[in-house]
Amino acid sequence: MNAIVRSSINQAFLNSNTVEAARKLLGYTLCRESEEGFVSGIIVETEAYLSKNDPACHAARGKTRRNQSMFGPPGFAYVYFIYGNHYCLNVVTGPAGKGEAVLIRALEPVEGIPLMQKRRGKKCPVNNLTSGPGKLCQAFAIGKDFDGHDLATKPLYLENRNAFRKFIPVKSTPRIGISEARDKSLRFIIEGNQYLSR
DNA sequence: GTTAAGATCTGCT
DNA sequence: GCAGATCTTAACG
Repeated sequence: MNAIVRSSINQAFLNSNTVEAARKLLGYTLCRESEEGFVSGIIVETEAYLSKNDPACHAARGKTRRNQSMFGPPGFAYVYFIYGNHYCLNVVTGPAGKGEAVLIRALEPVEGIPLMQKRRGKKCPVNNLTSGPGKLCQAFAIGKDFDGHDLATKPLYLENRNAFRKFIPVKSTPRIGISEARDKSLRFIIEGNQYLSR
């Protein structure tokens, strides 16, 4: 069977608990097909954004045009534009209508590294290609077109490659880059990985 | 219609 | 290590 396994994304764990989903998404491989070529990378850093008691979450103040896809069914993408320059990719979690998501903060490049370098301009060292929310979107050519995209379908989808999922040393830390609710340890990383955003 | 702030990155000191 | 770039969104008048 092909590598695009919807069951591997398994709505079950995405649907239940956003924090749990953020933890389990670590180790999944994000794949991107395009006319230019194929790129992929392992998710090594995530952050959970909850709808309750979380002022930092875009959905905290209810549904708006910008975050509407955050209220959609789990397993879909929520892509937003920030600071005039950068896109950020989220995986929608929780039951549809709840408004929770997991931000993909960093990837470990696997395939298509030359293409990523081409997209990122200049000669980026490999450990700087996708080590941040804005960077990985640029390397994967992810734009607002993917807002609301089903992450089980081409040209952007998640894969479960078991080889990477045996023993993942997960560590939780405070979130980064936000001013609200920093006390919550809702950021999850693969400890020791050299492709983290910091 | 106008304004302030933002889940960031890059370049320069 | 720090300030600037740059634009979309949301809140207010």
